[in-house]
Amino acid sequence: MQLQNENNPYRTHSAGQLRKADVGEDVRLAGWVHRRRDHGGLIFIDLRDRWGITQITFHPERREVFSRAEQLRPEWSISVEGEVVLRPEGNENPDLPTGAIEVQATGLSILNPSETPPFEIERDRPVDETLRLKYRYLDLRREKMKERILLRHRVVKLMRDYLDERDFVEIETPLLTASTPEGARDYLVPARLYPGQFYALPQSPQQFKQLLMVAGFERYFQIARALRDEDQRGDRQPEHTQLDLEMSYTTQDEVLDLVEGLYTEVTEQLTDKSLLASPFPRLTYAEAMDRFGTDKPDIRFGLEIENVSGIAAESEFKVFKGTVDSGGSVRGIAVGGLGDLTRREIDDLTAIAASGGARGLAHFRVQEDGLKSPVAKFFSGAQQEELRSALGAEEGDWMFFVADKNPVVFESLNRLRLHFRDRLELVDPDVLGMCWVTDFPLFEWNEEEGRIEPMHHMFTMPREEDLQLLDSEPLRVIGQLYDLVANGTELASGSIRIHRPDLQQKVFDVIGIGPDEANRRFGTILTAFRYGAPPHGGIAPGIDRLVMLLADQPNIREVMAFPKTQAARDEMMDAPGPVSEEQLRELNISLRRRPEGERGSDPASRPSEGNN
RNA sequence: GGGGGCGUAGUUCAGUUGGUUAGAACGCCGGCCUGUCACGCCGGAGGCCGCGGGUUCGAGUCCCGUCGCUCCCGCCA
Repeated sequence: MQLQNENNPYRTHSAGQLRKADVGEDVRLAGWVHRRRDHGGLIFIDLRDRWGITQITFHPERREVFSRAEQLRPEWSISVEGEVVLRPEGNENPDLPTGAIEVQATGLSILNPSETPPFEIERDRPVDETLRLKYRYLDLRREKMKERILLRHRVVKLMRDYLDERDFVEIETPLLTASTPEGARDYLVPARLYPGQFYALPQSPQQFKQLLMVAGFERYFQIARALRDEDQRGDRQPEHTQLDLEMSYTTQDEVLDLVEGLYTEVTEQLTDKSLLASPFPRLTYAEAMDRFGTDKPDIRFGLEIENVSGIAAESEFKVFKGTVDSGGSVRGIAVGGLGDLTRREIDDLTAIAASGGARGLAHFRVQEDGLKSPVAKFFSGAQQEELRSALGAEEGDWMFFVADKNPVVFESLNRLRLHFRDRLELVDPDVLGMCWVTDFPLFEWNEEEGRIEPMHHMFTMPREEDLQLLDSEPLRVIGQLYDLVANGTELASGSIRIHRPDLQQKVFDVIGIGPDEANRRFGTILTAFRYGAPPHGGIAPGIDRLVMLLADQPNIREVMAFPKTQAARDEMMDAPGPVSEEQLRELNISLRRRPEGERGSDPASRPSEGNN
């Protein structure tokens, strides 16, 4: 960054821009004391601003300035005036872009001293995260956090430019809107003017963006906040940001190509990472489940799942045979490079499979003279060879099989597969394995509630050829749905939408929403569809997760400026908190129980005092 | 809602089988130091061992409870 303003009282240049060519210049720099090295008769200060670090020297010849420099401590905010000079021969710092020069101070303004920070800003060491969140404004001064927030900015900037070039319009949709009780729990906001009534904060701008298509904007996007009142995870926060976009008169292929181009530019222009495959492989949901056991496959490594139900049905092994006979399946993966496994290690692998629901894990070692396994005796020599070749296993490999209902088989083998990925270090962290998963079923059966539910959301257009199945066999209907998956995590999810009211009602019928209820809950969009709503579709890439992936961060909080804790608290602002009786009265709200303290009942356990 | 992990100077951690005075590094404070860049050297301050209860002659250490943080399952697109 080339700052250049002779009239700015604090600085004429940034702390990252001075070079050899600037020697002889009189400059002013402003920023924070990053480090000080006081040699008694000579003081070095590393001055830090957003753009870099410049070494300042204070010499005792300027007595007054020097004696003030002796007071300086880390994180004081200062402005320095001085001359850019070449560093003495042999004293250059090659690790610093400004390392050829230094500024010999002739003036020093202490703009604001700093208390000793609760943790060291200039050192990249782990610090308790609660403390970092409480003092986030100091945490953000640290190099790593700053870089992540800047990367995030670059990603969003590129997205805006990319879409603007393609004639997309950025339009804001409301934060205060109506509750849509299906899906996640809403955050609610009491409406002062309507006692007993509530706004909801949006889980996504879904209906608004569809209405913008009806309104004729054709191509819309928004860097949109989405809010869900659900429990946290390492990659989930109460509010997250998505690139919400929608297009009219479009097709699935058009949406996929658009987003693929965007992610390719992001990767190539903003990171040192490379794409595993371009164009991104496209897998149907059925294919993804069949090969990887999940609709979020990590395609960077093999260990693909093979179906051996045919062989299993012919075997004498009752567990296998019985499972296939009762409609389940037997599938397995072959794993090389494991060497010998102890009884204990096999138990651990069995536990991983069990976490996916499997009741057992059949294991075989491929040896020169056949398969070695406690259950090998149930398979003839020919069957053993069939199993081996079905999985493509070679001598020394292990084969693991799960027999159960399909969802259990898939989930168990998926977990094993990911376990081996990490254990055997099968992936290069600098490769992005992006792929599309398409053709999801439109509906799924909810076992607990005993009813049909939409797999994504209820505005998804069925595949043309499946329309006639809607009445007869809805669970076989495939939707025009697509997810972008990278390295086993979902980055984006979208669909072509329904744009005709009759078809929309037909889908509502399948999930048990009659015309009256449909009208009550979705009347606006159904009415809008009656006014020549165009065919349309879109997608919503998650920005936090993308930045996590690009910045190699396992936790979403590391790529957000002001995240909440796992318990959904804002440690810095101390939210949520109680409000005054007066505020409650205005909202016509009375509490059944007053909160005892701002949080919990154990004031002594609060992280720290002194927060006003 | 359920399960796992963690909680000891400002920070990151160590702390033996329960044993008497709880340590280290960094940071902080003071002194010395004119070419350092993780400056160096000397000295010093700093602890409700998260909180409450119990066992014990004795608890940082064992037990129970509780609070907080975190990871996972449920939940969630």
